[in-house]
Parts: sequence; structure tokens; C-alpha cells
Amino acid sequence: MRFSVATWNVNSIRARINNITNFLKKNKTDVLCMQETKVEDGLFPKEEFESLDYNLAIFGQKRFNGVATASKLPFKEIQTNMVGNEKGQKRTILTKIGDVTIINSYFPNGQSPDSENFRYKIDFINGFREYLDKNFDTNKDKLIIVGDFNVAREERDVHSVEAMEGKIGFHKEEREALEYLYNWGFTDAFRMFRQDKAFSWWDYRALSFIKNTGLRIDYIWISNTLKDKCIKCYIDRDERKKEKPSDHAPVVATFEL
Amino acid sequence: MRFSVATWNVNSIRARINNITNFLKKNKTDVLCMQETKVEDGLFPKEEFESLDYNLAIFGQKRFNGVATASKLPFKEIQTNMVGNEKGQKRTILTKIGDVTIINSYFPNGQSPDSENFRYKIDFINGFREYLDKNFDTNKDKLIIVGDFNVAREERDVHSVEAMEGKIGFHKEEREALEYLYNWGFTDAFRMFRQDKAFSWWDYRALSFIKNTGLRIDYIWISNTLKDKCIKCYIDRDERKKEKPSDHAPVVATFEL
DNA sequence: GTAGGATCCG
DNA sequence: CGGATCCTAC
Repeated sequence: MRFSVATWNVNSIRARINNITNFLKKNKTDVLCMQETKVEDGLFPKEEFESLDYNLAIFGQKRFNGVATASKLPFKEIQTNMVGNEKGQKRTILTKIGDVTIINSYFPNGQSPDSENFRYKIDFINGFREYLDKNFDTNKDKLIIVGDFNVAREERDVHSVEAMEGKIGFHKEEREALEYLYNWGFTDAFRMFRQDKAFSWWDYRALSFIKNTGLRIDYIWISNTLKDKCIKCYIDRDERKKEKPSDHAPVVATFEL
Repeated sequence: MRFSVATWNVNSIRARINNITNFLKKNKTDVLCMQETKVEDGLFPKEEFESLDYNLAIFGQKRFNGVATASKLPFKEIQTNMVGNEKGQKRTILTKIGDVTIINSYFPNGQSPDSENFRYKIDFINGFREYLDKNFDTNKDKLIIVGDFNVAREERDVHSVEAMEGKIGFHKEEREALEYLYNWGFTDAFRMFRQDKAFSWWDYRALSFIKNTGLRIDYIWISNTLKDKCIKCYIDRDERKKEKPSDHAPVVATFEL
């Protein structure tokens, strides 16, 4: 059975709803995990997903953050707020679809390495690892974690190592935390198929998409149990070329379960 | 020589620039008089008009009001602020094109009949008449006054006389002032060709365009010298049907000079 | 309902 | 730069 999962920081679900429904009509993705929905649950545009036969798991708040997972197959389980809930920020939603668990997460941005928010980011990532250690086994559970992790993991995930040195998104401390999370037992689906420099986010400012000065910070990471089932993974740069795009492009992975 | 003049309260020139350039490309109007441009002169989108070979006379301010006249033929004269300038509001611009003088004006809305702004509106209209008395002769000068006058002149200019009784836009006192202005020596170009109920403005709220609960408050009024030269006048309702429309439709008059 | 603007955030 | 929100205006 073919099964595709996409992750997309949409930067406001309401501002992006047409881009999103067009994306779903085109790709017929089985599961779409969205971040930065920026809307409280009562104002979430549910009808647009339901009319395309998607089920919804939403976890949002007023101006910031917010995650939502849309799935063609029904949810067997929905959990929210498993990680980083000290600040009341809505950043994590877990859904179980068949025997696959998908954790959709919007990691803290961290602002700058000397800020209070940076500590929150580091704690969030370490807390994520602890949560996984307690609840999942990479060799037994079919687990996928996706989202905007707000950290470029390797040198080939940034446009310029020199320019990014010590900067938010590529600071040593957050890279170490991310590596610790990765070493729980993940494989980066994108890196199974592509070894070159490639990005999933480009700043709205300074013509950064045109200059391709981006970062790869949006990931689909899979447990050992899913490694031989993942048959494809790519970044859909075309979405970033459209009218009124999100600053992030979707990442899509396909599995043969 | 054919000569067409249009008036259009665009409700922000920047929000409406595509609708406006499409209108100009379609109609090839010789003169377009705009109101509520809502932008200071430095940020006015001049290039869009110049690339369509229009000359510009602009008189704008930051958030509110603002008028602009675009003309294919060059201006022989430009004057601003002839009427109602006590509040520093930019509401009136005069241009002379050939031997025709066009005064483009955005009359005060007046808020509510018991407000301070209502007095300003009445004074503005009476001041307009005084200005004309001093400067023009309906039997000698080729004069056109156009714009959003913010008053429905007759019963057939409102959707419901009962609903509008005493309301802003159809209050006895403003209708009397408007009648005094009209009696300077004007003819309403639209009424030379159409005697039925017809509107030029529909509130964005309450489905008022769909229900056709509008007002006719946008006018092209002409001096006696132009009466036998006006060959056509209509309201372009189609513009109100478009995506992101202004709440006003353009009014267009054609002259054979 | 639809504008502009100011302010906060990424 | 481009979101959201709150404010004011029409």
C-alpha cells in the first residue's frame, strides 16, 4: 500500500488556504502535516479540508505557532502537547494512522543564541528525545517525526557555513541537541535519496529565494522499521515560486507499506 | 472629437491598481477621476498610469481622502484644494484639458447628521457653490464636476426612501445643500439617458450589492455649454462584481466636442 | 467588509 | 517581507 506524508510550514493557514488546497488536489498526499497555522481552533478553515475528504487533527492558538495534521485515512489516536508545553505554546500533535505514528512538530525558533528563547529551544529538543525514549522503540514502532525543526543539521543543509556560523538555526548547541534527537534512531528520509545541498526555507527578505540562500530545516525523520519502506522523498520548491507563498516549501515522502 | 470622462471612488489606489489598469485598458477612457486614493503623493503608483500613456494630477494624503486625475491629453492647468481646505483634507483637484475644466472631488461623508463632520459636509457643499459662483459661468465655461458627492440627490437615487429617511447620504439638510450646488447651473449627465433607479455605491456589508441596496452618490455634472455635447453616460456595475472590488462603481460619460 | 497603519514577530 | 492583531474610518 502506497502512503505519502508531507510536512509544510504554511505560515498562516488562512493566508495560505488556496495554495494548500491546490497542493492537495495536485499531489493527493495521504497525510499533510502543517506548522505555524497561526489560528485558534474555532477559526480553522475545516470545510476546505473536509470537502477534499481529509480528516483533521488541529492544535492551534491565536497569533503564533499552531500545528495541524490532515489525513485521508481516519485517525486511530490524537494527542497534543507531548513536548515543550511549559510555555503554553501549541507546537506538537501526534496522530496514529493505521499502525503508523506521526508526530508533527513546530520547534521553537530560538530568536538568538543569547536569548531566553534559545534555552527554551534546546530544552524543547532534549525534551523531545526524552519523550521518545519513554514511549517508542525505533526497531518496533513505525514512527515518523516531521515538521519545522528550525535547525539545519549538517553543513550541506546551509547555504554558507561561514555566514551561518554561530547564527540561529546552525548554532553548535542546537546542532548538538538535534543530533542527540536524531540518534534516538532516526533516518532522514530526504538524505536517503539526495546528498547535495538543498533547502526547504528561504527568508522573505533580501531576495533569498532568488539567490538560493536558504536552509534545510523541515524534515521527515523515520524509525528503523520504516527505512526499507520509504521509496521517495523530495522538497517541492515549486510551491515557493507561487504567488503569496509561505517562506517554507513542503517536503514529501512516499512509503510502500 | 470624442472625449470620455470617468469618475471612480477607488477606495485605495494601491489596493485597486490592477482593477484600475484593467479598466483603463478596456475602456481607453480619456480622463479618469479617482477619489479616496488613500496614499501620500510619494507612494502613488505613477508608473502604472504613465506606462499606459496617462498624465497624472495627484493630490493625496496618508490614510484618508486623496484625489487624482489621469488624462491622455496633457493638462493646461492643475489646481488643488479650492474647496473645504479648513481641515487640511485633500478632497479637490481641478484640471484643465483643452478648453474643458474638470473638478474632481471627494465630498465629506458626514458620519451622522448630529456630528461635527456633518457640519463640515454642509459647509463643504455650500463652499463649493460659492467657489463656482466666483469663478465660472455655466453658459460660458465648459465645466464638468465629478466625484463621490456622498449625497443621493433624488428619491430614485436610493434603494429605499423609508430606510434612508434622515440617514447620512439622504438627510434633508445635505440634499438641500446639494440641490443648491446643482442649481448653480448643472445637468446630471446620467439622468440625460436613464430615468430609473440606479446606484453607484453598495456597502461592503450585508450583501448589499447582491440585494442591490445601494445609493447613487457618484456623479458627472456638466455646465450648460456641454449639455448638447454629452452623448452617453452609464454606471459600470461590472467593476463592482470583480474580485476585491471598490465599494463604488465607475461612472462614465462620453462627449462629442 | 474592506481598507491603511502601527506594532510585534520570525 | 509578510504574517496577525488592534485601531479607526466609511
